[in-house]
Amino acid sequence: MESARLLIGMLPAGTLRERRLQAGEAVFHQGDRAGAVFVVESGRVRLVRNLEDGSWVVLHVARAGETFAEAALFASRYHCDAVAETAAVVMTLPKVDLLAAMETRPQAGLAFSRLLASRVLDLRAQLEVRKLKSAPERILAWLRLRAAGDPPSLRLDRPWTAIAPEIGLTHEVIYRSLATLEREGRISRQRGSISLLRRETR
Amino acid sequence: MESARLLIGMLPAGTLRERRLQAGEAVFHQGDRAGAVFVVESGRVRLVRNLEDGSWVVLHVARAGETFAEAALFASRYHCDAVAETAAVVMTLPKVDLLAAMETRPQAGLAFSRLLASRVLDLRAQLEVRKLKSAPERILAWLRLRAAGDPPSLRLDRPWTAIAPEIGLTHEVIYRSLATLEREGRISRQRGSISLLRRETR
DNA sequence: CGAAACGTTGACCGTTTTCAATTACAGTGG
DNA sequence: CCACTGTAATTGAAAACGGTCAACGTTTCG
Repeated sequence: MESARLLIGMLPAGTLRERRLQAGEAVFHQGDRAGAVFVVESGRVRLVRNLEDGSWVVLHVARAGETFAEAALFASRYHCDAVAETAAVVMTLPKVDLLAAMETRPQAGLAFSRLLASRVLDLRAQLEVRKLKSAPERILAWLRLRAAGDPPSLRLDRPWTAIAPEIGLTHEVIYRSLATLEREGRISRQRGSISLLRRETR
Repeated sequence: MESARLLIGMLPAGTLRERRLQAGEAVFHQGDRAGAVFVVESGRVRLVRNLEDGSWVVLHVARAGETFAEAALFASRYHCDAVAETAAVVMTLPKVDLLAAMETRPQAGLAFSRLLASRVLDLRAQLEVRKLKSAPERILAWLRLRAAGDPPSLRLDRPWTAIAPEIGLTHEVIYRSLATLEREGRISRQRGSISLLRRETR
Protein backbone atom coordinates (compact mmCIF):
# COMPACT_ATOMS: atom_id res chain seq x y z
CA MET A 1 0.00 0.00 0.00
CA GLU A 2 2.55 2.53 1.09
CA SER A 3 5.02 1.24 -1.44
CA ALA A 4 2.62 2.32 -4.14
CA ARG A 5 3.06 5.96 -3.15
CA LEU A 6 6.76 5.35 -2.94
CA LEU A 7 6.87 4.12 -6.49
CA ILE A 8 4.76 6.98 -7.76
CA GLY A 9 7.16 9.40 -6.14
CA MET A 10 9.95 8.02 -8.27
CA LEU A 11 8.27 8.67 -11.55
CA PRO A 12 8.98 11.98 -13.23
CA ALA A 13 6.06 14.37 -12.92
CA GLY A 14 3.95 14.52 -16.03
CA THR A 15 4.03 10.82 -16.71
CA LEU A 16 1.04 10.17 -14.50
CA ARG A 17 -2.47 10.40 -15.75
CA GLU A 18 -5.58 10.24 -13.68
CA ARG A 19 -8.68 8.54 -14.87
CA ARG A 20 -12.17 8.77 -13.42
CA LEU A 21 -14.48 5.84 -13.73
CA GLN A 22 -18.13 5.23 -13.09
CA ALA A 23 -19.24 2.07 -11.39
CA GLY A 24 -19.18 -0.69 -13.96
CA GLU A 25 -16.80 1.08 -16.31
CA ALA A 26 -13.76 -0.85 -17.49
CA VAL A 27 -10.15 0.22 -17.07
CA PHE A 28 -9.04 -2.39 -19.56
CA HIS A 29 -10.16 -5.68 -21.00
CA GLN A 30 -8.59 -9.09 -21.09
CA GLY A 31 -6.52 -9.27 -24.24
CA ASP A 32 -5.94 -5.52 -24.53
CA ARG A 33 -2.37 -4.49 -25.16
CA ALA A 34 -0.78 -3.94 -21.75
CA GLY A 35 0.29 -0.34 -21.64
CA ALA A 36 0.29 0.59 -18.00
CA VAL A 37 0.19 -0.39 -14.37
CA PHE A 38 -2.42 1.28 -12.18
CA VAL A 39 -2.91 2.60 -8.68
CA VAL A 40 -6.36 3.02 -7.20
CA GLU A 41 -6.83 6.51 -5.82
CA SER A 42 -10.34 5.96 -4.58
CA GLY A 43 -13.09 3.42 -5.02
CA ARG A 44 -12.67 -0.25 -5.84
CA VAL A 45 -11.58 -1.96 -9.01
CA ARG A 46 -12.35 -5.58 -9.60
CA LEU A 47 -10.06 -7.79 -11.65
CA VAL A 48 -11.91 -10.56 -13.39
CA ARG A 49 -10.51 -13.33 -15.53
CA ASN A 50 -12.84 -14.74 -18.13
CA LEU A 51 -12.51 -18.43 -18.66
CA GLU A 52 -12.90 -20.25 -21.91
CA ASP A 53 -16.10 -21.92 -20.87
CA GLY A 54 -17.80 -18.60 -20.24
CA SER A 55 -17.41 -18.63 -16.50
CA TRP A 56 -15.22 -16.15 -14.66
CA VAL A 57 -13.13 -15.70 -11.57
CA VAL A 58 -12.56 -12.65 -9.44
CA LEU A 59 -8.78 -12.46 -9.24
CA HIS A 60 -8.56 -9.47 -7.01
CA VAL A 61 -10.35 -6.43 -5.72
CA ALA A 62 -8.03 -3.44 -5.59
CA ARG A 63 -8.80 -0.69 -3.12
CA ALA A 64 -7.61 2.84 -2.55
CA GLY A 65 -3.83 2.94 -2.28
CA GLU A 66 -3.31 -0.40 -3.96
CA THR A 67 -1.78 -1.10 -7.32
CA PHE A 68 -3.16 -3.52 -9.83
CA ALA A 69 -1.99 -5.11 -13.07
CA GLU A 70 1.61 -4.89 -11.85
CA ALA A 71 2.49 -8.00 -13.78
CA ALA A 72 1.48 -6.19 -16.95
CA LEU A 73 4.89 -4.58 -16.89
CA PHE A 74 6.39 -7.73 -18.34
CA ALA A 75 3.42 -8.98 -20.30
CA SER A 76 2.26 -7.75 -23.64
CA ARG A 77 -1.41 -8.11 -22.91
CA TYR A 78 -3.69 -7.92 -19.92
CA HIS A 79 -4.79 -11.29 -18.67
CA CYS A 80 -8.01 -10.12 -17.11
CA ASP A 81 -10.67 -7.43 -17.16
CA ALA A 82 -10.42 -4.52 -14.76
CA VAL A 83 -13.79 -3.05 -13.94
CA ALA A 84 -14.66 -0.34 -11.47
CA GLU A 85 -16.82 -1.90 -8.79
CA THR A 86 -17.76 1.51 -7.47
CA ALA A 87 -17.16 4.97 -8.89
CA ALA A 88 -13.37 5.21 -8.82
CA VAL A 89 -10.30 7.20 -9.69
CA VAL A 90 -7.22 5.38 -10.88
CA MET A 91 -3.72 6.62 -11.56
CA THR A 92 -2.11 5.38 -14.73
CA LEU A 93 1.61 4.54 -14.66
CA PRO A 94 2.68 4.00 -18.26
CA LYS A 95 4.93 1.00 -18.75
CA VAL A 96 7.53 2.94 -20.68
CA ASP A 97 7.93 5.46 -17.91
CA LEU A 98 8.06 2.80 -15.26
CA LEU A 99 10.69 0.84 -17.12
CA ALA A 100 12.69 3.98 -17.76
CA ALA A 101 12.60 4.85 -14.08
CA MET A 102 13.69 1.37 -13.14
CA GLU A 103 16.60 1.54 -15.49
CA THR A 104 17.89 4.77 -14.07
CA ARG A 105 17.03 4.48 -10.42
CA PRO A 106 17.83 1.31 -8.53
CA GLN A 107 15.37 2.39 -5.86
CA ALA A 108 12.55 2.19 -8.35
CA GLY A 109 13.33 -1.42 -9.11
CA LEU A 110 13.48 -2.17 -5.44
CA ALA A 111 10.17 -0.45 -4.82
CA PHE A 112 8.53 -2.30 -7.65
CA SER A 113 9.90 -5.61 -6.46
CA ARG A 114 8.50 -4.89 -3.05
CA LEU A 115 5.13 -4.29 -4.60
CA LEU A 116 5.22 -7.56 -6.48
CA ALA A 117 6.44 -9.42 -3.44
CA SER A 118 3.50 -8.25 -1.41
CA ARG A 119 1.22 -9.33 -4.21
CA VAL A 120 2.80 -12.77 -4.04
CA LEU A 121 2.17 -12.98 -0.32
CA ASP A 122 -1.36 -11.86 -0.91
CA LEU A 123 -2.04 -14.51 -3.49
CA ARG A 124 -0.54 -17.18 -1.31
CA ALA A 125 -2.84 -16.16 1.50
CA GLN A 126 -5.83 -16.50 -0.81
CA LEU A 127 -4.65 -19.90 -1.88
CA GLU A 128 -4.60 -20.94 1.73
CA VAL A 129 -8.13 -19.79 2.33
CA ARG A 130 -9.26 -21.80 -0.65
CA LYS A 131 -7.56 -24.87 0.69
CA LEU A 132 -9.79 -25.01 3.76
CA LYS A 133 -12.76 -27.14 2.92
CA SER A 134 -15.01 -26.33 5.82
CA ALA A 135 -17.16 -23.31 5.08
CA PRO A 136 -17.00 -21.81 8.58
CA GLU A 137 -13.22 -22.20 8.73
CA ARG A 138 -12.90 -20.64 5.35
CA ILE A 139 -14.97 -17.67 6.37
CA LEU A 140 -13.00 -17.25 9.57
CA ALA A 141 -9.75 -17.39 7.64
CA TRP A 142 -11.05 -14.78 5.25
CA LEU A 143 -12.09 -12.57 8.12
CA ARG A 144 -8.78 -12.96 9.92
CA LEU A 145 -6.96 -11.82 6.81
CA ARG A 146 -8.84 -8.56 6.84
CA ALA A 147 -9.94 -7.84 10.36
CA ALA A 148 -8.01 -5.27 12.34
CA GLY A 149 -8.24 -3.84 15.83
CA ASP A 150 -9.19 -5.29 19.14
CA PRO A 151 -11.40 -7.16 18.97
CA PRO A 152 -10.44 -7.78 15.34
CA SER A 153 -13.29 -6.46 13.27
CA LEU A 154 -14.12 -5.46 9.77
CA ARG A 155 -16.47 -3.04 8.07
CA LEU A 156 -18.44 -4.72 5.35
CA ASP A 157 -18.54 -2.33 2.45
CA ARG A 158 -20.66 -4.54 0.27
CA PRO A 159 -23.27 -7.24 0.68
CA TRP A 160 -22.30 -10.79 1.44
CA THR A 161 -23.86 -11.68 -1.84
CA ALA A 162 -20.94 -9.94 -3.48
CA ILE A 163 -18.34 -11.28 -1.08
CA ALA A 164 -19.43 -14.90 -1.29
CA PRO A 165 -17.87 -15.71 -4.67
CA GLU A 166 -14.64 -14.12 -3.53
CA ILE A 167 -14.48 -16.59 -0.67
CA GLY A 168 -15.53 -19.35 -2.98
CA LEU A 169 -18.83 -20.23 -1.39
CA THR A 170 -22.47 -19.57 -2.16
CA HIS A 171 -24.18 -16.84 -0.22
CA GLU A 172 -26.56 -19.34 1.32
CA VAL A 173 -23.73 -21.24 2.98
CA ILE A 174 -22.20 -17.99 4.07
CA TYR A 175 -25.34 -16.95 5.89
CA ARG A 176 -25.81 -20.36 7.39
CA SER A 177 -22.22 -20.49 8.59
CA LEU A 178 -22.32 -16.95 9.93
CA ALA A 179 -25.42 -17.83 11.89
CA THR A 180 -23.72 -20.89 13.34
CA LEU A 181 -20.51 -19.03 14.13
CA GLU A 182 -22.45 -16.32 15.88
CA ARG A 183 -24.47 -18.86 17.82
CA GLU A 184 -21.19 -20.44 18.90
CA GLY A 185 -19.90 -17.08 20.01
CA ARG A 186 -16.98 -16.99 17.62
CA ILE A 187 -18.08 -13.86 15.83
CA SER A 188 -20.55 -11.11 16.43
CA ARG A 189 -22.38 -9.18 13.79
CA GLN A 190 -23.44 -5.57 13.84
CA ARG A 191 -25.17 -3.95 10.90
CA GLY A 192 -22.47 -3.35 8.32
CA SER A 193 -19.65 -4.83 10.33
CA ILE A 194 -18.48 -7.99 11.98
CA SER A 195 -15.99 -8.89 14.69
CA LEU A 196 -14.06 -11.93 15.67
CA LEU A 197 -14.49 -13.09 19.25
CA ARG A 198 -12.60 -15.77 21.17
CA ARG A 199 -9.05 -14.63 20.72
CA GLU A 200 -7.59 -17.02 18.18
CA THR A 201 -4.48 -18.58 19.64
CA ARG A 202 -1.26 -18.27 17.64
CA MET B 1 13.32 -19.70 -15.99
CA GLU B 2 15.90 -17.91 -18.06
CA SER B 3 15.60 -14.85 -15.90
CA ALA B 4 16.95 -16.86 -13.00
CA ARG B 5 20.27 -17.34 -14.84
CA LEU B 6 20.19 -13.71 -15.75
CA LEU B 7 19.91 -12.70 -12.14
CA ILE B 8 22.64 -15.07 -11.07
CA GLY B 9 24.91 -13.54 -13.63
CA MET B 10 24.55 -10.19 -11.94
CA LEU B 11 25.73 -11.35 -8.59
CA PRO B 12 29.42 -11.03 -7.84
CA ALA B 13 31.17 -14.37 -7.99
CA GLY B 14 31.75 -15.89 -4.61
CA THR B 15 28.40 -14.95 -3.20
CA LEU B 16 26.77 -18.10 -4.50
CA ARG B 17 26.71 -21.32 -2.59
CA GLU B 18 25.53 -24.65 -3.83
CA ARG B 19 23.68 -27.09 -1.69
CA ARG B 20 22.93 -30.75 -2.36
CA LEU B 21 19.80 -32.29 -0.99
CA GLN B 22 18.44 -35.78 -0.70
CA ALA B 23 14.81 -36.44 -1.46
CA GLY B 24 12.80 -35.36 1.54
CA GLU B 25 15.47 -33.08 2.92
CA ALA B 26 14.45 -29.53 3.81
CA VAL B 27 16.01 -26.37 2.42
CA PHE B 28 14.35 -24.31 5.12
CA HIS B 29 11.37 -24.44 7.41
CA GLN B 30 8.42 -22.18 7.90
CA GLY B 31 9.40 -19.61 10.52
CA ASP B 32 13.14 -19.81 9.87
CA ARG B 33 14.88 -16.50 9.49
CA ALA B 34 14.82 -15.66 5.79
CA GLY B 35 18.42 -15.40 4.66
CA ALA B 36 18.37 -16.20 1.01
CA VAL B 37 16.52 -16.74 -2.20
CA PHE B 38 17.14 -19.97 -4.09
CA VAL B 39 17.47 -21.33 -7.58
CA VAL B 40 16.93 -24.99 -8.36
CA GLU B 41 19.86 -26.41 -10.28
CA SER B 42 18.43 -29.88 -10.62
CA GLY B 43 15.64 -31.89 -9.10
CA ARG B 44 12.40 -30.56 -7.66
CA VAL B 45 11.70 -28.61 -4.52
CA ARG B 46 8.25 -28.44 -3.05
CA LEU B 47 7.02 -25.42 -1.10
CA VAL B 48 4.47 -26.27 1.53
CA ARG B 49 2.66 -23.97 3.88
CA ASN B 50 1.52 -25.49 7.14
CA LEU B 51 -1.84 -24.27 8.32
CA GLU B 52 -2.91 -23.71 11.88
CA ASP B 53 -5.34 -26.56 11.82
CA GLY B 54 -2.62 -29.04 10.93
CA SER B 55 -3.44 -29.25 7.25
CA TRP B 56 -1.17 -27.90 4.56
CA VAL B 57 -1.09 -26.47 1.05
CA VAL B 58 1.38 -27.03 -1.73
CA LEU B 59 2.24 -23.49 -2.74
CA HIS B 60 4.59 -24.36 -5.52
CA VAL B 61 6.86 -26.97 -6.97
CA ALA B 62 10.09 -25.42 -8.23
CA ARG B 63 11.99 -27.20 -10.97
CA ALA B 64 15.42 -26.92 -12.50
CA GLY B 65 16.10 -23.34 -13.56
CA GLU B 66 13.39 -21.86 -11.40
CA THR B 67 13.78 -19.68 -8.35
CA PHE B 68 11.85 -20.08 -5.15
CA ALA B 69 11.32 -18.06 -1.98
CA GLU B 70 11.79 -14.84 -3.97
CA ALA B 71 9.42 -13.03 -1.65
CA ALA B 72 11.79 -13.82 1.20
CA LEU B 73 13.87 -10.88 0.04
CA PHE B 74 11.45 -8.54 1.76
CA ALA B 75 10.33 -10.78 4.57
CA SER B 76 12.18 -11.57 7.75
CA ARG B 77 11.07 -15.19 7.93
CA TYR B 78 10.11 -17.92 5.52
CA HIS B 79 6.39 -18.44 5.31
CA CYS B 80 6.55 -22.03 4.22
CA ASP B 81 8.64 -25.18 4.23
CA ALA B 82 10.86 -25.97 1.25
CA VAL B 83 11.47 -29.67 0.87
CA ALA B 84 13.32 -31.52 -1.86
CA GLU B 85 10.80 -33.71 -3.64
CA THR B 86 13.60 -35.58 -5.38
CA ALA B 87 17.32 -35.48 -4.86
CA ALA B 88 18.20 -31.92 -5.77
CA VAL B 89 20.84 -29.25 -6.00
CA VAL B 90 19.95 -25.69 -5.15
CA MET B 91 21.90 -22.47 -5.50
CA THR B 92 21.75 -20.09 -2.58
CA LEU B 93 21.52 -16.37 -3.29
CA PRO B 94 22.07 -14.55 0.02
CA LYS B 95 19.66 -11.69 0.59
CA VAL B 96 22.40 -9.22 1.42
CA ASP B 97 24.17 -9.85 -1.84
CA LEU B 98 20.98 -9.68 -3.82
CA LEU B 99 19.96 -6.41 -2.23
CA ALA B 100 23.41 -4.99 -2.77
CA ALA B 101 23.30 -5.93 -6.43
CA MET B 102 19.89 -4.38 -6.82
CA GLU B 103 21.05 -1.14 -5.30
CA THR B 104 23.98 -0.81 -7.65
CA ARG B 105 22.65 -2.34 -10.84
CA PRO B 106 19.26 -1.29 -12.16
CA GLN B 107 19.26 -4.38 -14.34
CA ALA B 108 19.26 -6.56 -11.27
CA GLY B 109 16.12 -4.92 -9.96
CA LEU B 110 14.49 -5.39 -13.31
CA ALA B 111 15.48 -9.02 -13.45
CA PHE B 112 14.20 -9.65 -9.99
CA SER B 113 10.92 -7.92 -10.73
CA ARG B 114 10.53 -10.11 -13.75
CA LEU B 115 10.99 -13.12 -11.56
CA LEU B 116 8.38 -11.96 -9.10
CA ALA B 117 5.99 -11.03 -11.87
CA SER B 118 6.09 -14.51 -13.29
CA ARG B 119 5.48 -15.87 -9.84
CA VAL B 120 2.39 -13.66 -9.60
CA LEU B 121 1.10 -14.99 -12.90
CA ASP B 122 1.77 -18.45 -11.69
CA LEU B 123 -0.12 -18.01 -8.46
CA ARG B 124 -3.04 -16.43 -10.21
CA ALA B 125 -3.26 -19.38 -12.54
CA GLN B 126 -3.16 -21.74 -9.61
CA LEU B 127 -5.86 -19.78 -7.87
CA GLU B 128 -8.03 -20.10 -10.92
CA VAL B 129 -7.69 -23.83 -10.89
CA ARG B 130 -8.66 -23.92 -7.25
CA LYS B 131 -11.68 -21.81 -7.83
CA LEU B 132 -13.25 -24.46 -10.01
CA LYS B 133 -15.30 -26.72 -7.78
CA SER B 134 -15.85 -29.63 -10.07
CA ALA B 135 -13.06 -32.17 -9.86
CA PRO B 136 -12.97 -33.00 -13.59
CA GLU B 137 -12.99 -29.32 -14.55
CA ARG B 138 -10.23 -28.65 -12.10
CA ILE B 139 -8.11 -31.42 -13.53
CA LEU B 140 -8.74 -30.23 -17.07
CA ALA B 141 -7.79 -26.70 -16.11
CA TRP B 142 -4.61 -27.98 -14.52
CA LEU B 143 -3.79 -29.96 -17.62
CA ARG B 144 -4.50 -27.06 -19.95
CA LEU B 145 -2.09 -24.93 -17.98
CA ARG B 146 0.78 -27.27 -18.71
CA ALA B 147 -0.09 -29.18 -21.81
CA ALA B 148 1.71 -28.20 -24.97
CA GLY B 149 1.67 -29.39 -28.55
CA ASP B 150 -1.03 -30.66 -30.80
CA PRO B 151 -2.92 -32.39 -29.45
CA PRO B 152 -2.00 -30.66 -26.20
CA SER B 153 -0.29 -33.23 -24.08
CA LEU B 154 1.88 -33.54 -21.06
CA ARG B 155 4.53 -35.88 -19.76
CA LEU B 156 3.84 -36.91 -16.20
CA ASP B 157 7.12 -36.89 -14.37
CA ARG B 158 5.70 -38.06 -11.09
CA PRO B 159 2.81 -40.12 -9.82
CA TRP B 160 -0.67 -38.69 -9.56
CA THR B 161 -0.40 -39.35 -5.88
CA ALA B 162 2.12 -36.52 -5.74
CA ILE B 163 0.23 -34.29 -8.13
CA ALA B 164 -3.14 -34.65 -6.44
CA PRO B 165 -2.49 -32.35 -3.48
CA GLU B 166 -1.13 -29.75 -5.85
CA ILE B 167 -4.46 -29.69 -7.64
CA GLY B 168 -6.24 -29.75 -4.34
CA LEU B 169 -7.94 -33.11 -4.66
CA THR B 170 -7.39 -36.57 -3.26
CA HIS B 171 -5.78 -39.11 -5.51
CA GLU B 172 -8.89 -41.26 -5.43
CA VAL B 173 -10.98 -38.50 -6.92
CA ILE B 174 -8.28 -37.82 -9.47
CA TYR B 175 -8.31 -41.41 -10.71
CA ARG B 176 -12.07 -41.53 -10.78
CA SER B 177 -12.28 -38.27 -12.69
CA LEU B 178 -9.55 -39.27 -15.11
CA ALA B 179 -11.42 -42.48 -15.81
CA THR B 180 -14.61 -40.54 -16.48
CA LEU B 181 -12.88 -37.97 -18.64
CA GLU B 182 -11.27 -40.68 -20.68
CA ARG B 183 -14.56 -42.52 -21.00
CA GLU B 184 -16.10 -39.29 -22.27
CA GLY B 185 -13.31 -38.91 -24.77
CA ARG B 186 -12.01 -35.64 -23.39
CA ILE B 187 -8.56 -36.95 -22.60
CA SER B 188 -6.50 -39.96 -23.46
CA ARG B 189 -3.89 -41.58 -21.31
CA GLN B 190 -0.71 -43.28 -22.31
CA ARG B 191 1.70 -44.64 -19.78
CA GLY B 192 3.53 -41.65 -18.35
CA SER B 193 1.69 -39.06 -20.37
CA ILE B 194 -1.72 -37.68 -21.07
CA SER B 195 -3.32 -35.64 -23.82
CA LEU B 196 -6.32 -33.41 -24.15
CA LEU B 197 -8.78 -34.28 -26.86
CA ARG B 198 -11.77 -32.35 -28.20
CA ARG B 199 -10.22 -29.09 -29.22
CA GLU B 200 -11.51 -26.63 -26.67
CA THR B 201 -13.46 -23.95 -28.48
CA ARG B 202 -12.20 -20.64 -27.31
C1' DC C 1 11.21 -62.66 -5.01
C1' DG C 2 9.02 -59.73 -1.99
C1' DA C 3 7.82 -55.31 -0.09
C1' DA C 4 6.48 -50.74 -1.21
C1' DA C 5 4.40 -47.59 -3.74
C1' DC C 6 1.07 -46.69 -7.31
C1' DG C 7 -3.29 -47.18 -9.64
C1' DT C 8 -8.20 -48.33 -9.43
C1' DT C 9 -12.76 -48.97 -7.92
C1' DG C 10 -16.71 -49.56 -4.56
C1' DA C 11 -19.52 -47.98 -0.63
C1' DC C 12 -20.79 -44.68 2.59
C1' DC C 13 -20.83 -40.28 4.94
C1' DG C 14 -20.81 -35.37 5.57
C1' DT C 15 -21.08 -31.02 3.50
C1' DT C 16 -22.01 -27.85 0.06
C1' DT C 17 -24.81 -26.78 -3.78
C1' DT C 18 -29.22 -26.11 -5.68
C1' DC C 19 -33.78 -24.92 -5.83
C1' DA C 20 -37.38 -22.77 -3.44
C1' DA C 21 -39.81 -19.91 -0.46
C1' DT C 22 -40.10 -16.21 3.02
C1' DT C 23 -38.84 -12.08 5.47
C1' DA C 24 -36.48 -7.66 5.84
C1' DC C 25 -35.32 -3.48 3.95
C1' DA C 26 -34.17 0.70 1.04
C1' DG C 27 -35.33 3.53 -2.66
C1' DT C 28 -39.00 5.37 -5.91
C1' DG C 29 -42.95 7.45 -7.44
C1' DG C 30 -47.77 8.52 -6.62
C1' DC D 1 -46.41 9.01 3.88
C1' DC D 2 -47.21 4.75 1.90
C1' DA D 3 -47.88 0.98 -1.43
C1' DC D 4 -44.45 -0.92 -4.85
C1' DT D 5 -40.36 -3.13 -6.34
C1' DG D 6 -35.93 -5.04 -6.29
C1' DT D 7 -32.12 -6.63 -3.66
C1' DA D 8 -30.31 -8.65 0.49
C1' DA D 9 -30.77 -11.85 4.21
C1' DT D 10 -32.52 -16.25 5.89
C1' DT D 11 -33.96 -20.86 6.26
C1' DG D 12 -35.59 -25.51 4.58
C1' DA D 13 -35.18 -29.86 1.93
C1' DA D 14 -33.28 -32.75 -1.46
C1' DA D 15 -29.56 -33.68 -4.66
C1' DA D 16 -24.78 -33.83 -5.97
C1' DC D 17 -20.16 -34.46 -5.08
C1' DG D 18 -15.72 -34.99 -2.86
C1' DG D 19 -13.55 -37.13 1.20
C1' DT D 20 -12.62 -41.19 3.66
C1' DC D 21 -12.08 -46.05 4.42
C1' DA D 22 -11.26 -50.23 2.39
C1' DA D 23 -9.97 -53.78 -0.70
C1' DC D 24 -7.26 -55.37 -4.49
C1' DG D 25 -4.61 -55.63 -8.77
C1' DT D 26 -0.18 -53.77 -10.74
C1' DT D 27 4.20 -51.92 -11.25
C1' DT D 28 8.67 -50.88 -9.52
C1' DC D 29 12.81 -51.69 -7.54
C1' DG D 30 16.05 -53.28 -4.06
